[in-house]
Amino acid sequence: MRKRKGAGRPTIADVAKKAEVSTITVSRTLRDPAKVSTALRERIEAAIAALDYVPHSHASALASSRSNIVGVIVPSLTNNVFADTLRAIYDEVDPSPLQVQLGNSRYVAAEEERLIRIFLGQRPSALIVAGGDQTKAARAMLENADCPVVQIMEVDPDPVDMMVGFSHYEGGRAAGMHLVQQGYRRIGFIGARMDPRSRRRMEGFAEGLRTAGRHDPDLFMITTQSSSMTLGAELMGQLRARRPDLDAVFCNNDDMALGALFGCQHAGISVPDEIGIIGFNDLEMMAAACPSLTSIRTDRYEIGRTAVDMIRAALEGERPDQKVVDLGFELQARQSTARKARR
Amino acid sequence: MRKRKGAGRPTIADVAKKAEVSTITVSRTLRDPAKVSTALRERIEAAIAALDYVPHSHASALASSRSNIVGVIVPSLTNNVFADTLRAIYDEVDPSPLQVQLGNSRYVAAEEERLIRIFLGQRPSALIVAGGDQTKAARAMLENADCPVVQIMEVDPDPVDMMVGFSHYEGGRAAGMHLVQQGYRRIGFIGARMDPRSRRRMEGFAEGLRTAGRHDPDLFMITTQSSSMTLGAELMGQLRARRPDLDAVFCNNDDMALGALFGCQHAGISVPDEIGIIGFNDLEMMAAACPSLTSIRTDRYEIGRTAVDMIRAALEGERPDQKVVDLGFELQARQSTARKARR
DNA sequence: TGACTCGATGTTAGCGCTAACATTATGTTG
DNA sequence: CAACATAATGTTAGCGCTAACATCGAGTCA
Repeated sequence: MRKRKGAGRPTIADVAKKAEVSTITVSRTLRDPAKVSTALRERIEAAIAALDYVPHSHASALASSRSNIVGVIVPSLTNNVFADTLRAIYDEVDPSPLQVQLGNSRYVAAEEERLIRIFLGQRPSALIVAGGDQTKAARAMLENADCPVVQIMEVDPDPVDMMVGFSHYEGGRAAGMHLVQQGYRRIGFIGARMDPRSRRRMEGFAEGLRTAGRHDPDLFMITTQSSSMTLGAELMGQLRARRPDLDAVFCNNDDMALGALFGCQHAGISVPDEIGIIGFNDLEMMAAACPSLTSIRTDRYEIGRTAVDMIRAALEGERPDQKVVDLGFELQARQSTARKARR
Repeated sequence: MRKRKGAGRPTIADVAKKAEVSTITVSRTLRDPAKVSTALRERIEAAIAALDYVPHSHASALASSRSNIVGVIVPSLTNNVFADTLRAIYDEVDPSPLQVQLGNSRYVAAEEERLIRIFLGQRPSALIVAGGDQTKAARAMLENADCPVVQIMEVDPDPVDMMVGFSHYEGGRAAGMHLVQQGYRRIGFIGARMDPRSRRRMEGFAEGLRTAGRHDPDLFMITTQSSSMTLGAELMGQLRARRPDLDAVFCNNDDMALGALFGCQHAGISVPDEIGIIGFNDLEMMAAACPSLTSIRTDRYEIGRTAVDMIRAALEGERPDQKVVDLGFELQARQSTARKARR
């Protein structure tokens, strides 16, 4: 005999035998208890408990061709920006039968493509991916995926399927206009990583300055290194060394901004009087810092919540009101850009 | 006829037909190409590409009773401490056939138990869980899981299976001894969340002070709220209001520590001269801050790396040198605890 | 040349579960 | 009370893949 032995764990058949019912009744008890009479249900539940039975999700997925997996691909696990959104996704998904499968693309498009391929192997119930800058092949796979797809963190008129986020370009523009309004004149930019979203922020920022006649490309300093507070301090130092007349900077994210502040403090430069600083995302630390730091607030938790909502609606066959949801942003003006009037 | 239709995606049988081979040969091409002749392999690969075939991982898992899933359960997605470890786990796992399945227990033991149950439903190849404070039922499930289990972030003489981390108690004690050595006298503690690991840090810290005769429980302030910089500033304010003679604090993590620093700065209190501050974990921001903040450095990335290493070894049948790996910690003394000598 | 090894490929029977239909017991109606 | 709903449970046949064994042809060796 060449029967293959299972891993040893009890199966639904073991439960059925113990409870003296058929396997399908056990299956029903698990998935839709209302369909089973109380007497049987209790017997079955007792058997499940006695055997310590745990349903085999792969077998279930195969038989029902429903995996209940939501694939989520983000470019970073350490960036707090995604942490909030992920938390929201997990919070929303946990009480449902859905399960999250998380992938980290490390800001590499090819890696994202690889992950999409792997995730499709699980026949996911839905996919969530960050942004709209997929490779051609990745985009094609997403378009052919027979499940809802939500792109998050951005808005774009041409989504694969659905999209929820905000405009990085407009956020950057608002930052630029704010610094001009606050009376700053020689306004710079420091940016690390410079992924496509950071790039759009920078472009919006430049446009904001340009309309006020304050755009000076020489004051823009970018690097492909990943962002950190240390790097924020460093770039701030470099930029000031190059252009001592600099009087304000927009940092491409809050880590860079707080780092820039620390850099100024270590160098004995007063913020906001000598230099104004504005960040992006408005992490919790921005309000706490001393001086508190101006930033562009984005509702990252809400993005995650909305994405899962859209998925749920789509899985229930609802047509969404809108395929693209713009959650906007809000400028939080704080001490770091409020310098005393100078004349 | 009542044949069930698949989801429409091509199956291994479609590929086999197109390449005019049997399904098993396709399967071999995918899993172990060396076993298939070049001629057939090329034909099969062409068919795969032409059909855009993606193997169905659930079917594979069912047939082989190998899921290649590593379940990882952490208590928080927003806490940077876990972000580094997660990044390491993903980095290590990605080039292998293993896949990470991540769960968020939200610092709730019952939630952790629920996740363990769900994860076991996937017949994981291995499990990684944070810490050693599982519920009784959860611990029993882990002990009965027929896969390697690694508990991370802590060390304990009695692991479920394997363990890698460091001693929070000793870390706390080192913090206490450092503050005493630096000449601080009325030394307090502020702690948020107070999960079991934070609690052990506090106990070690108290012990460190006690041996120097500097333990004053009245200077210990804890809350169950989750930690944040704002909360760090707040608790610092409350503690100073209650005991204006306070001259140093150990914060149960770096967020709280930086928050406490900001709180002091907003209140015009000099750090380190009037108040010394020490944190725990040594996130990147600690060195960048102004003044730079003393902290207990832990190698969180290495914890994740080691955990996956241990798993890989166990899956390959190796006996590990040691079941419990203590990666230790290192006190990083910085400006925030270096006050000018006073006499 | 027969006995044997070995590599490449195929056949068959599940893995554990559920969809779809089938059956049986129980009530309900004119 | 025949005719027919309806609820509760069962039977059967896969879902897509792979383990285990089977086969086949080519090479090896005494």
